[in-house]
Amino acid sequence: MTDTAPAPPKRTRARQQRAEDTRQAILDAATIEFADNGYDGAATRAVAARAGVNQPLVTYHFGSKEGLWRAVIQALIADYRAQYEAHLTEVTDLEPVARLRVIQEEFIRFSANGTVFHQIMAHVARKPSEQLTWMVEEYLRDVYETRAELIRAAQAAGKYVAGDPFHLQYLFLGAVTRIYLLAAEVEQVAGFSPSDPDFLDEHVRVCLSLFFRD
Amino acid sequence: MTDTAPAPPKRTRARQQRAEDTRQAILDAATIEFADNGYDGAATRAVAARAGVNQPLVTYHFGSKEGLWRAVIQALIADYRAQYEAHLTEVTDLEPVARLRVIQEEFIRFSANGTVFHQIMAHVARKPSEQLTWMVEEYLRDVYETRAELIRAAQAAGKYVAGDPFHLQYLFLGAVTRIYLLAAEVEQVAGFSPSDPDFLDEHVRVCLSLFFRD
DNA sequence: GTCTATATTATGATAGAC
DNA sequence: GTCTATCATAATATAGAC
Repeated sequence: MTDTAPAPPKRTRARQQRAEDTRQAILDAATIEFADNGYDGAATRAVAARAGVNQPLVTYHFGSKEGLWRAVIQALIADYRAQYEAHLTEVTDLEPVARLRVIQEEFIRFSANGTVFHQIMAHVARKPSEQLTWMVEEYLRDVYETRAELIRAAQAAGKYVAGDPFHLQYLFLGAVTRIYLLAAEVEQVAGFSPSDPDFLDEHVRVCLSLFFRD
Repeated sequence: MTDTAPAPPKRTRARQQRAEDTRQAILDAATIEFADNGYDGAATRAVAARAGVNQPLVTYHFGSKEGLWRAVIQALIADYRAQYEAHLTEVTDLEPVARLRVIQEEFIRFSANGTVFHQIMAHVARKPSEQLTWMVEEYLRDVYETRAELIRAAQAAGKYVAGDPFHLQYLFLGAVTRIYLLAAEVEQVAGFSPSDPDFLDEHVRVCLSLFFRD
């Protein structure tokens, strides 16, 4: 169970760049494989094949399958945080209710864009683990508490449904994302595809209308 | 890939009963293992150990791992349908809005009771498969369409949030169930446990308040 | 860094005694 | 029906050439 980082490469700039490209290709491939098949279902061979390299190279770059998994999660969090914080600074001057609305709408559009994040979270957040604790302390708690403050403000203004702010955030999360995670079922049962661009605007409208009141 | 039913046992009544007990023990164990670890993550050895028997007996009773999986799903559907239909007859004399309310409340309580069903559906309903098609045609479509009718009636009476009835059902499903599927994260982030009995009544209240209007 | 070849382990399935 | 023993396969990880 050696999941240490790879030995520090000291080569030319071109070689370093090529290695970095390989690493990134493996990471991208692994993200898809993990999201599609879960941790156990994803094979390092399949990851390697998708990335166009051979299997031992995965171990070389990430130490182990476990190390690869961690790297995927960290990259996803980094993406999410970047997108989220970019939007945060953009709305600091709005009043709380409008800010909450923008943040939640942005979350819906983020979720529609890539379900990988939520697919992987569905695997991680089910039962306690070191990974989960790390994610909560490193990132999630902060996000949830910031939004809880905004929800309290919106509730005080009579503009948001009543209830515990954390509880409400999970209802919102579920309402927004579950339909994407059940995409195949939705197509067969309801006859429309959640990934259809036309669907997104309506999804935003309805999800927000559930929680915002006036 | 032989997943045929086991050879018909022709023995004494006592022997038949013992075999049936074994079969049921394996089925119960498999339900837990599949829910906890997914299809790939669940090992037939672990199932056998949990059921207190040895591994080849699983193959004997269910033909293959795939056969075991199907048996688990069918048993879950049967439970759900029994509980759902029991309630349906009980409310046929109510007016549509009240009936919808009872049905949706019952769904929340069912979901809280056992998350196994939703954990497994999360695996099945992500991408197209024979399993999914079978479930949709055999059962899901009917449930969703019945409820869609009730939602239309409630909307016409101005008692339910506007939107496509199928779309709304998936929002409802997500709001109700996702918090249970992320139980470990919820405990760490929000500090309460969704499985806490006190939580359930509040969960019912808030979920219904999101969708029902007056 | 990237490759081929291989060791090691875990798992689903089978054979055959009782 | 249930067991023990074993096979066949697939997957992670390692060794070593280039």
